[in-house]
Amino acid sequence: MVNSRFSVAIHILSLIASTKNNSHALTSDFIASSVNTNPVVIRRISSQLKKAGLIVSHAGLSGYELALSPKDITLLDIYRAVQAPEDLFAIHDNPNPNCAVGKQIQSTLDDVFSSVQQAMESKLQEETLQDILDHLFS
Amino acid sequence: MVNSRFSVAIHILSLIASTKNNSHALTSDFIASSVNTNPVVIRRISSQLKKAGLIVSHAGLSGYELALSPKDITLLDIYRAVQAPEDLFAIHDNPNPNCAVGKQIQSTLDDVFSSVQQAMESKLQEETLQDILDHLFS
DNA sequence: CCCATTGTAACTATCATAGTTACAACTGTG
DNA sequence: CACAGTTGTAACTATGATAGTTACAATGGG
Repeated sequence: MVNSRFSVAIHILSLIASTKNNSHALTSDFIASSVNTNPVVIRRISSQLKKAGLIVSHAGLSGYELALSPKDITLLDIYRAVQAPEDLFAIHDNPNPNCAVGKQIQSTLDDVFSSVQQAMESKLQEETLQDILDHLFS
Repeated sequence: MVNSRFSVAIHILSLIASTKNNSHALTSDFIASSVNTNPVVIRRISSQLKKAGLIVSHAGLSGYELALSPKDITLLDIYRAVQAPEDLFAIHDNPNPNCAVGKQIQSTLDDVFSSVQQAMESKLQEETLQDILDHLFS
């Protein structure tokens, strides 16, 4: 299962997007109380979003702002910001190379799994933060 | 990341499919040496495949056989056999209901995430064990 | 100079996973 | 029937990822 950083990241970005004016009210403490977690967890994920160029913030200065319009932030952007670049499916390692199946299984699974992962990522790319906002406030 | 039981299950089924005759030679020990793990890990996953109706085996009698033709076993069947019925994406729990975003985020993410998961599962359903075999022995 | 805040390092508790040991239950064979 | 070999499972362990937490340096505004 994909960890909850992705879902928390979407929550954070939704809060930032829906607080355009008065953005300095968005402290990590405030966000943490909405997400219901520790402020450091928020700052940690915000840091990843910042490195990915999705948000802007300044040490010592409260608040976070979007670096892009919600319609220009896809869920894939967010996913990749908080997810270490890894494959969706684990493949067991060191299968027996002296076995016809063991010898070929890794490259076979690599191919098949990456096509499935591609399907998932395409779907993530179709959805933007704006779609999330529309759904939240409809 | 999806655990390696899925990849091991595909490995097991590939071995069974490619050993139609002499199926009693397929002990969990032999399969384990191809996968490169402990025989109990193989028996544990085989047990799940058996419960899902994908393979047949008998206590005390060595060997495993497919219960269906490789073209009738989809990767989704295998995935569901070894994966507890769970969502692909975790959603953080207990968001603050006194916050406009916190109140709606779970149902919003439920909707969006399940459509993404659906895309992935559709792709898994398109691929069969026969496709894996074709790839393995091409 | 303070105070509040961001950014991060470091530690901890919890949990899933895979590996392992052990053993009951079963089957065919001598 | 006894035995050897096998499947099926329970129970335990080691490892690693995750999220939560404490602590504190660095920064900027009042």
